Amino acid sequence: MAKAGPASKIQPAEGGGSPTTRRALIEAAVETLKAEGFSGSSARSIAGRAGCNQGLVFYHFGSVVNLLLAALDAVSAERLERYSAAVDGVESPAELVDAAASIFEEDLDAGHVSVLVQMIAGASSTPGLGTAVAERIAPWTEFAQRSVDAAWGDSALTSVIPPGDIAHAVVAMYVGLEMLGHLDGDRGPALALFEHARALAALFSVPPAPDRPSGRSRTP
Amino acid sequence: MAKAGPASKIQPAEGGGSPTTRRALIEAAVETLKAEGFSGSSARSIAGRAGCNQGLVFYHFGSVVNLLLAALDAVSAERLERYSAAVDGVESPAELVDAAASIFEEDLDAGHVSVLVQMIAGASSTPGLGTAVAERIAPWTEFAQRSVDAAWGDSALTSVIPPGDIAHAVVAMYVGLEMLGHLDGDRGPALALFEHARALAALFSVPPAPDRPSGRSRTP
DNA sequence: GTCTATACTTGGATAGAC
DNA sequence: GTCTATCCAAGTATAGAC
Repeated sequence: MAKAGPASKIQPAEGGGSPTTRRALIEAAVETLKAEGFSGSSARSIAGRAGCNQGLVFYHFGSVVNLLLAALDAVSAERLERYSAAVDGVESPAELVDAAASIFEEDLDAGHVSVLVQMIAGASSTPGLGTAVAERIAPWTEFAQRSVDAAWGDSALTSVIPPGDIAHAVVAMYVGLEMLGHLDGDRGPALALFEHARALAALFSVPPAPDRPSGRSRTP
Repeated sequence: MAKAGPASKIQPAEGGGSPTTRRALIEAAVETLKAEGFSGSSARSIAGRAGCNQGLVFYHFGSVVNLLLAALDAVSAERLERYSAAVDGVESPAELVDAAASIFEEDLDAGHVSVLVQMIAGASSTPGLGTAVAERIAPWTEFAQRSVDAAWGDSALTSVIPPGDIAHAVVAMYVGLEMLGHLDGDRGPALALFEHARALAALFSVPPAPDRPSGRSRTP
């Protein structure tokens, strides 16, 4: 069986075209989504940023939406790799929160999350786009769940909330913090939350303590 | 000194016009934002939904954005009143979470939050809109903080996270859950989270127990 | 593969009749 | 106050020259 493609109809054309122009357009689409949002990301504004002609958008990607999806794919892949590397080997809750905090700060500064946010918002006005975006969010929820499992596998936290629901909450918080922070450009509250989350995470952690003979957990 | 208006430049024209048509346009703008998002909310599509002419948008509100802000004001006022009534008199954390859960479910079903979400997202593409929307979110953050104070005023929770940061997180979660739920129309995860939040809230609650002589709190 | 030119559509906004 | 008519700007998409 060949590699299975996305289930939705909307998808970037995989066809030919100069790789350099393709990449320039994708990069420009990312920047345009960040700077002008979904409704500001027209073929003309993107091509202008890429320094090429508007018609190339349709030659390479068939439609504007497909280019925007390719842009989302690019950002998502790049960031997922970064997150995976940072979280790799992390097992304690405090380490996980620390890693997530420092990389999320990168995201806030660079505006990576707003690419996703804008595509989610834009899905309301473009039939079929919703499922295409949902497919691209799934890897993130799965990643979050794996990370939660690794850090809180057996703890008071996961006994109160299933890891899958925690993962959903984390992604939702991720998206929500980006939206609020983007409004006034103040990333302070978001960063403060991560700082506090560190203390909260410790509350719910089960100390590894392999030498302590199955004592009672610190949390009720 | 007269009542102070919003600090930002963008604001709905308070001028005349038939109140019935004004209200019809606002109502139609709300529905259009819910159904077609920010980029789908043109003067023509809104007027079509309201059953009147496109030019009336500009006669009554001056611009499309101002009409959309008036729509956000209407939804925000209506929901804030509803939330205030539901939370009024609530003091225990479990009660607060219960009240919030049932009303948030209404919001998800009716799509009230997506009006806010779309305006936040649209702010990226319209200069000046960001601060105007931020002004309309502030009452919600304040409301959340008051509610948190009433329920967790002196508890382990507020000693770990300042109420202001909790309020910010709540609003962010509110926005994020709406976005994710809107993508695939599945409100299940959001509702499940509220269910679990009930148990979490109890963990952090200080039992009122007026007859117990200042014993140690249950949480470390 | 990239550009120019162009057809067609939609949207914001105004003028003027009623 | 509401409608019709209209202007202009911007967007999608295609055809054809180079």
